[in-house]
Amino acid sequence: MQNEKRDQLVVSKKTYKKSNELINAMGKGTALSQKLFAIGMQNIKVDETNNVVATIYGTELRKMFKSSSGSLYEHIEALCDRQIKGATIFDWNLLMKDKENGKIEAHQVVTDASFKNGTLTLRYNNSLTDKIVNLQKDYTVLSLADTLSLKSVYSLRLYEMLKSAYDYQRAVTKMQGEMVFEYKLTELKLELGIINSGGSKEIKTELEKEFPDYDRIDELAEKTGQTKYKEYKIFNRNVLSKAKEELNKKTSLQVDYEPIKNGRKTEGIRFFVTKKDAEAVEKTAEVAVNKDEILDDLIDLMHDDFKLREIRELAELAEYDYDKIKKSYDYMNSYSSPVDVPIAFMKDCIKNEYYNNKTTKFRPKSSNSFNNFEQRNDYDFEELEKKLLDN
DNA sequence: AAGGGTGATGGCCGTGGCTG
DNA sequence: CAGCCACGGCCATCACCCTT
Repeated sequence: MQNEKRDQLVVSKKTYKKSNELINAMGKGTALSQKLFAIGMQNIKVDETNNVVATIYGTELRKMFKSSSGSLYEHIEALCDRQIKGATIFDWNLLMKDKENGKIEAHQVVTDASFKNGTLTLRYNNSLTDKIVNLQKDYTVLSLADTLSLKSVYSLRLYEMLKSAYDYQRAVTKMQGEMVFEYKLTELKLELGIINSGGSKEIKTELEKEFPDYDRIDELAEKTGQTKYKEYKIFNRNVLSKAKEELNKKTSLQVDYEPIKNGRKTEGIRFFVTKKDAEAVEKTAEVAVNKDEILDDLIDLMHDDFKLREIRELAELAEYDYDKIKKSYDYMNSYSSPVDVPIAFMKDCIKNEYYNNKTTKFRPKSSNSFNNFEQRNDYDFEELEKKLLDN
């Protein structure tokens, strides 16, 4: 458990830089490939052919993903395997506008990937090298912990885009507080990789214009069979509201949005972004860690009598109040007759606090009745209460 | 009548538990 | 320890209803 805490610490303070050009490039990638990119930034070097090479050790991967499942390595391997059908890291492509000639070019981000002897090596396209290393300006500092905590690839992309836009705006206007960003729906879908050029020349030429006709791109995309999230309501439900919820819960950004309407039809999205104060974020993170810790303690305590699933259920019921569960458990073990259905007994006991009947002297009324408790400071209660109020 | 919200349904896939 | 299977979560789609 000590180790887990430290692992948490290893991730929590780390940041990585990503150039705004990369962030705002349109492209498709999986959540895992984005995360691997973020982790890879911790340890990069440029090889003799001017490619950026990132190496990550398997043990680090486990720490980062807080994964203990045996299949993590398998998944990484599959991701690196060109032969495998389905998404691999090589499917990660970016559309970028060349600054000089204004042409849109598609770049494969990762050109080479191997996972050998527990070490993952990623080689990035050398046309991206100057967008990855030695960033002097036009970059955004992103929190590794924030990035890794996000599940949906859309949340991840939105986090990067909005953080980038926010920091940029703040640097330019020297203003703090809430800021507003507007995107056309199609523009947003392009950025999120929901629609892409799909090799279509027409879409590419449209994008090369200074003011692309997004309606036309929309039509063209539909013609090439890209109908994903065609209806706004679905896009809203599965992408926007999910991302908003996730960002607000897990990252340093506080996000809200509203549709920009033309008559009935939604044509764009207006985002409102503020930064949560750093303290608030750490608080919620801490509660999450405490939950895991409490669960671990409970497993140590009760794994002889209950399955993991049951313990989790009890923990939820008791709102991760370790004392409550321990008292119920002790009460059950000291019960005069054998208990038929332990799980039901425990549930009832937690709900109705039976243990107080016998052990009235344990009833803490005054705040200095600490000594009657197994030493466990009341810090957890405060945190939990805060968390409850937040939700 | 079209756009948008919400719930139900079914397919797909990753995870974790169970068994040999 | 490996392999299989069940479960749950995610996502797309449909159906139905409400708003504009």
